[in-house]
Amino acid sequence: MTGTCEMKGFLSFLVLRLISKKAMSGDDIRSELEKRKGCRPSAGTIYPVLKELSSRGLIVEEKGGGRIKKYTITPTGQKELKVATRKFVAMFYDLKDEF
Amino acid sequence: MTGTCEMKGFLSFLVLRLISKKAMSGDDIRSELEKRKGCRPSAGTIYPVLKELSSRGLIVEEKGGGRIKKYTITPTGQKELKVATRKFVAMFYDLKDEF
DNA sequence: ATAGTAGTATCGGATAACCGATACAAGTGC
DNA sequence: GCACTTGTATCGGTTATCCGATACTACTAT
Repeated sequence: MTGTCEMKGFLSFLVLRLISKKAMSGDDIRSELEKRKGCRPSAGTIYPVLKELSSRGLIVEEKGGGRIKKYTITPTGQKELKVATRKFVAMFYDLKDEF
Repeated sequence: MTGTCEMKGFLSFLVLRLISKKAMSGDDIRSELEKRKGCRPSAGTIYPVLKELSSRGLIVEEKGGGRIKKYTITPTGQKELKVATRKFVAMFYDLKDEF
């Protein structure tokens, strides 16, 4: 997710994971994150992330009639997610007992 | 760890976890992170984190003779870590199968 | 058609994460 | 003593994160 030695990019990672489970809109993601974190991320936080993931070809808009865009993960996204997840687990593996 | 709706602060969280396991020096932490991430975080990354954790009373220097400072977690740090870990798990609970 | 609403999108600015370079402190070996 | 090494620390600058405010789009209902 990061490229260099950085801890940044966790939000992108999390969003990609959510989308990988099922197609979601920007607002769906905000709601899910609200459930998990207890506070609702701003629109100005989420849409740029979606845009970036999109520009990297990891997700695509699923044009489904209405004005609500649903995003789905691409094969490239799947691969990236796998790598990122592996890295994530390597980093935090000592947390496994906490789950 | 964060306070607001932010994803930032994962490095601090991780460092605090490492120290909670056993007393470590700045360089120990860099080495451990290198093992986990595959690249070595800069000194300019780690020491400011240590300083900040210290200033918040979550860790303390263990003055042990030599020039190598070891840090240990404080009771306050323990409590903070517990809270932060709970938040972390709530956020990423769907990753439990990946561990 | 007009008003209202829900979801999407962007922009500007503040914060903090992170690195590279540099400097400092305290041992070790010759 | 003097070079060398190892670990600690700071400073400056770049980049990313994140938010609040604002605007846009398109569907809905009256």
